[in-house]
Amino acid sequence: MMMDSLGNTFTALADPTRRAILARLAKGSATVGELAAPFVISAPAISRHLKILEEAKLIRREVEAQRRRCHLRPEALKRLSDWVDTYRQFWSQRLDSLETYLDTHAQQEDQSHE
Amino acid sequence: MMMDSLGNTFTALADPTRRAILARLAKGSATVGELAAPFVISAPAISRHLKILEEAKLIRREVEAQRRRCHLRPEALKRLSDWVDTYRQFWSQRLDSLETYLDTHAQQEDQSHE
DNA sequence: AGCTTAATTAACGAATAAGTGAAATAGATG
DNA sequence: CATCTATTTCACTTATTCGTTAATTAAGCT
Repeated sequence: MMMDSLGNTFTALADPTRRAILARLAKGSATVGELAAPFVISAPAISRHLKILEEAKLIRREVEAQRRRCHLRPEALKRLSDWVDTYRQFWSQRLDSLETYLDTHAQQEDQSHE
Repeated sequence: MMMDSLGNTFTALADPTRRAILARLAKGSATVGELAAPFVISAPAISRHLKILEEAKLIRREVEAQRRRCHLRPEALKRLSDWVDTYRQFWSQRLDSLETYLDTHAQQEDQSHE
């Protein structure tokens, strides 16, 4: 998938392990080992997840002796928020275009699971 | 990738073709043929993209004779917005935790391209 | 009925993603 | 210096994704 910046962000966030890592980092920085601990998967697997998050600029790594301390980077999330905001009108009630009206009504359709 | 609802949303949005389709639908509903027109890729390819968007509940399809009219569905985008908002503190200046302070400073690092 | 239009499904190939264990790298320590 | 610890890179496997063309389904039109 030849990807643009936003694409990289979405791809990075598509994986639940990576979102869990971000959620952990939201509580404060952590080393790779600390981040890996809660997961069953191998260290190399975590390392690749971190690389993907880093390439998406969602985290940064700081050298700390032989450890790598990871920090959440907010800019990419800000960009994501901005992108989503371009669609805000579609779920905020006060809009009254026909499209929005129809879409709102379609909510009855199938919101069974999740 | 065994996926949750949010994962499905992110996966759907990772593809630039699918984001372009959503952007088109933001301007109003369109049939599959109308959506396919601007793209070089084949009709089956578009059909699969639409299926993925539909499964992610980002669009819905309405039968209209032999056409299928597609509409943007805002709920999934709302959920996405809510998720991103849980990280809002990390880019909004008024927060003053050490983490946020450090992350903000890291912005000098590499914001060359994009 | 037979043809056209609209869209999907089927079958397949190439590229990518996510995992593994083994080896390599780099810094810390006895 | 030899070893331990932390993390990454390598080589490989398996599954998924995205595209293709050909065939199928379904509705409309003459």
